[in-house]
Amino acid sequence: MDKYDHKTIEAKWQRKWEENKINVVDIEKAKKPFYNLWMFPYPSAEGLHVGHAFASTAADIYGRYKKLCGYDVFQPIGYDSFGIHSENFALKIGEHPKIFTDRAIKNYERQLRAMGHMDDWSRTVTTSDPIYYKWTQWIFLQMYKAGLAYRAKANVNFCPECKTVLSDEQVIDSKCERCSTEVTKKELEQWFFRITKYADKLLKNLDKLNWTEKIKLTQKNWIGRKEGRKIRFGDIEVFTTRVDTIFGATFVILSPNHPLAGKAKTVVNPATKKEIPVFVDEYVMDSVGTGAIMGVPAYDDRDLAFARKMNLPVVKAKLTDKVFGEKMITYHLRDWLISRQRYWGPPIPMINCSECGWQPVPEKDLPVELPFIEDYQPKGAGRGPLENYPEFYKTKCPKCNGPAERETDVSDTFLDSAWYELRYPSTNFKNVPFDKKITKKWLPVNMYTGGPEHAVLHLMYFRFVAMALFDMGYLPFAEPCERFFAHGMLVKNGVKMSKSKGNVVNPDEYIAKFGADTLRLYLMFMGPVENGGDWRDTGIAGMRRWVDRVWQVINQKLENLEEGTEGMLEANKLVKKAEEDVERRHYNTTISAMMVFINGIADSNKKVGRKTLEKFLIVFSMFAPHLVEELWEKLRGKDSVHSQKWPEAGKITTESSVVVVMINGKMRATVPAGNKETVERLAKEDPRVAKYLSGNDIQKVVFVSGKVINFVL
RNA sequence: GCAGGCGUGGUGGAAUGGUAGACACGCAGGGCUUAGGACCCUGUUCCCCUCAUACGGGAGUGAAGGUUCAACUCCUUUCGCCUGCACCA
Repeated sequence: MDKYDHKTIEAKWQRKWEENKINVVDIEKAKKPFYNLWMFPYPSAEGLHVGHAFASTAADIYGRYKKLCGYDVFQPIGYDSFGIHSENFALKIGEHPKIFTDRAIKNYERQLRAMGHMDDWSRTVTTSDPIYYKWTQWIFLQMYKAGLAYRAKANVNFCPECKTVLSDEQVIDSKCERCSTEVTKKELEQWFFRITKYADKLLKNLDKLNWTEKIKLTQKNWIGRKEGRKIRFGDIEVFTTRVDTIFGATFVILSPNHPLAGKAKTVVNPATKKEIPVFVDEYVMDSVGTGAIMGVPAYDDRDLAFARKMNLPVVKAKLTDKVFGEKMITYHLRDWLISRQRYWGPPIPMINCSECGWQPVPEKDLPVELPFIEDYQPKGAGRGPLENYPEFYKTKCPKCNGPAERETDVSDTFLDSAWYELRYPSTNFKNVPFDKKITKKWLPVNMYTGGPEHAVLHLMYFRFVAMALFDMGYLPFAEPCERFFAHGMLVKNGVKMSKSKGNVVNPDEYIAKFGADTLRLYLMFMGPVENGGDWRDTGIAGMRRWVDRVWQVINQKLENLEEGTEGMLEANKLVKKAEEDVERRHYNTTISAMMVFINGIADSNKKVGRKTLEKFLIVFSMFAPHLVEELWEKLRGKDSVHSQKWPEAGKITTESSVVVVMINGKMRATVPAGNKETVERLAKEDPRVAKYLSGNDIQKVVFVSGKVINFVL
């Protein structure tokens, strides 16, 4: 028998699947649509790394399972190719972002295809393509028309390295999400999306979403809804969630930005009617509540610290249930700043006219194409590189036809990805971003897989955009995704992979050496998908040994296929186990069950029937699609394993054939299963049990059929 | 500080109230081989008993309590680690 040659077999089937279009779904005619989405990657210089392989394989196995269960699974793929992520790579290597991105995409496609996923390559989406970003700009215009996009001067986050402003969500521990540079504040006029209008809805809808709980919690914390009261202390309104402590309020503190900061000296506490001093201190934040608090040193540690510092009285007053002021709700969530002073993004489709002010670009003029320019370096002076290209920005006012200037900022890359799930099923439509009928049929996304790092970035924005489009009447649903599964992070030898550490693992060499099927199995065997995993080279070599063994064993069985019953029970157990595991993505235990099956039939004397082999191969096909297709061809000659029906688990005797005998809860022996009387008699006869029973009174006998008998002495 | 999660062999992990450590990795011993690799077999939580093996016994899931016939699993306290948010009033 041939040795397992992954190179030939994987190339052969990838070619055949492409020719036979087995992964292309008929979007129009599909009867049981299932939209299985994986967060599309941004093309980087390094190419795909094993973290991508891990996440996409996890999603792919789920998609394959749904397909076997009879769904028309649509599993698209694309590139988040606009934005700082890709542009920074281009800048680093000194290549024009357009040229670099095109090249990187080709590399990504090669790598993704090599994984053997059931991706539908006929409907890719590339966010930097004018065909796509025409509609990103269209979405901006709809937001503007709906009053959800506005321009305002604000003290915003600015990254000195990326030379652009950033949204709150893109600042992690006061550092830039992309380059980890300390972010500064700048007073600038920028475009914002009014996401705060949806704060309550974003929060409330979380309850009905079947999403990884951790993600929902992170979103909840980020929205940060807080209910309290706004209370007048003279001219100053303070915000508090602890009205009951008002009798202990011995001073008022304003944030340094408060309009009355430095002006008001004293105010009257409305509860005690006493005159109390007003201070200004940085520990009171502008952005929370009213920017003013009542200082209650007896009940608040920070107020106490301030009181001690300033020698202010600490009054332990009794708590009150009397009501003061009026109800006020505050949020942590801020409006989404979407301007970027960069080159590599969709130009914001707005025109500034000295006569008419800001005017939206008429929809018929979309897209506002991003010109190919030579000087694409970010400038850092508050405007993007396009400001040096009058041939781009000089235009006419759509309202008065007078001379006017285009916005030279581009939009945030998170706007590109905030609606891409809507585009995939409608890529063939030229005149609309997404077709109404198709959208109704295929969306919301049935299963979405991605990283938890997007909890308050992409995953918040794409919910917001869908909600807004729903309210505008463009979508029949407000939530874009029914189920979201957050995978864990893949590390290497216990250390996070990063470019700076130089320990990023590229899947190419492993696919070349061991094959994609082995890589898939190895990645999924590391543990539950949500936990991530630790990449070790020795581990993948071990998995390849098992794959070779499966190849040997199954081929041997195929050569003399007989109607034996060996392995039937294990195959049935495997089918049942897989059904439970796949939903939770505990693929590791399914692989373990497959190993048990193979160990059980490995002996060349064991006769395994066709049905048993088929069950095993169908389960195995989700994990090793190429290898199994090859074996399936040998077994059945014609059809593809990937178009089979998920097998019935058949009859499984859930009750074990032995019963555990316990004395006072400690396991002492096992006896053959049976009814209570038989088991009890057999147990008492067993010398290992009898020696404990002699000379002791049995106070109680607990019998659980097929499982355990416990003698309490 | 607030919220959430996790803690099991040398390692990844399994077991969701009923035989703890499935399945692997690694390691050790043996077989095969000119040799190495590959492959196959055996062993591998700790301690005691034993010349040794078999058999047998005890302890054991971060720690301490509790509930239960029975606890890795449920409850309480505590320690350690991780994640999110945060001078959030």
